[in-house]
Amino acid sequence: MPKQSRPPPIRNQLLAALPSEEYARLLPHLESVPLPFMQILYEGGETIGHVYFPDDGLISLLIVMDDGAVREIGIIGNEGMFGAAVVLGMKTTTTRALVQLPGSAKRMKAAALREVLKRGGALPDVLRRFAHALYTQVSQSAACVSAHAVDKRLARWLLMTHDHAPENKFEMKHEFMATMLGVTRSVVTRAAGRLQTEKMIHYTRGQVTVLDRSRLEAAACECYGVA
Amino acid sequence: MPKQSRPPPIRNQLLAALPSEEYARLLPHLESVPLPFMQILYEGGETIGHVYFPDDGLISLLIVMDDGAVREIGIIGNEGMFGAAVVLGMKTTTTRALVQLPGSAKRMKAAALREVLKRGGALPDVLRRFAHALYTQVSQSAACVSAHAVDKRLARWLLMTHDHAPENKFEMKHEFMATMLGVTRSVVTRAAGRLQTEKMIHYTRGQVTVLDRSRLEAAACECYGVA
DNA sequence: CTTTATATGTGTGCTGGGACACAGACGCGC
DNA sequence: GCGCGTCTGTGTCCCAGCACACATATAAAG
Repeated sequence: MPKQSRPPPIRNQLLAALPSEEYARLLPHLESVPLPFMQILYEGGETIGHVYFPDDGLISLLIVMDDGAVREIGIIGNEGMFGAAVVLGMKTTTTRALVQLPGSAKRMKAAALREVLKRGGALPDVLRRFAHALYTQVSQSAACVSAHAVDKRLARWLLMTHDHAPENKFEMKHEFMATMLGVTRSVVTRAAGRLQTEKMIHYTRGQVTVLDRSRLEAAACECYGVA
Repeated sequence: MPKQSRPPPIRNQLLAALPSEEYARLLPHLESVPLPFMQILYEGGETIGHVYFPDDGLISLLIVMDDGAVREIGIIGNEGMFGAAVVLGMKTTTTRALVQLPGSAKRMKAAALREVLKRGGALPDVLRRFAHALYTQVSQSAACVSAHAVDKRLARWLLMTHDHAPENKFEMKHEFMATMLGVTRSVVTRAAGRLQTEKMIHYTRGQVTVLDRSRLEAAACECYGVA
């Protein structure tokens, strides 16, 4: 007799928060997709075709300025979703969505989500609360970037990334961190050098390893933890 | 025979966007209140007792850091509401809400809003879309503050304030502008001095007058207009 | 008309981060 | 195991904004 297969655990926390019968109704609409490293899911201004519920990995939300400069305004991991704009009744995204840590996600057509939301249940509540959490995160980032020095912001950013990484080690170049923090590469090299000297992190050629989380937390600004 | 009194125009744009019978149902819940200059409607973390739909004036949303430093992350005028968090299912606000330009508003108990939202109609859509607009504004501010110099940001900020002012002249001190922009007062004095030298604005003792909007727009960063 | 509090103007030195340049250093492909 | 491309380390100069100090100017109160 074949072994009864148990359903796989639901790794996305928004989906996991749904009553099981509601999740079951959603399931036919969900499609598993990989989140390949550095993939751009959407550019700012594009119509949202699918919303994404990450199982793991990390999606970064970026604003692209007229001159091409880029700033990170928020991140989304398995605790959230990309496509909150759809929940709020919009069709397009205002930000670029970039895969910062590879992983996988369940995705769903935006149109299907709109339909399902109309039926009520727990889903609208859950997703609206997430939209608010994202708003809070972005607010805090806005204040943080003008109030805190790069050293603290880098520590915070590494912690947030680490929170979504499967191991202590993950792929991350100085150049990329510089873009995310809105500073130049040499500034990151210097700041990261200080963290490495203090043995909080270690890195070689695009591989960052978090060595001492607690000290890194002490080095980060208060904004870590608000999210 | 007494003249038939026509209903006053609805100056808040969210309320004005509602079908008239839906607005009529809302009306019993709405209470007119003044928005006195510099009043703090709510502190960050407080439970939202009332949501506010400004008729005119301007409400500034502020994040207060652990060390007491303050940063403006968004503004709300007659195009919006304070209390979007309630629309998203939350009970508290994460930001301080401060009256930056005096005016008046219609306010409504948060509990009443929750009830009315349950009934459906146009209101949930309208308010959700505003929540998204606010999110967009905050995102843009987050990117702006790290990407643009004070001169441009000051010009942008003055324009946004002017958009909600009844006249070209409004009360506004350098010290206050400095707090909103997250810089020191002397930086504002110098930046504002440049704008005054260029005859875009004029000010004396807390009274700012916008003299030349179009040149001020040219001096502002691209972020003006995104909202 | 004088006083006083508030608001603005300005000078000086300091520092974080920007811009740019170039020097290792490691990994990978041939 | 040599060469080349990609990352990282560092140096140098510069400037915006900070900290702080103090000088004025104007309104409002007496």
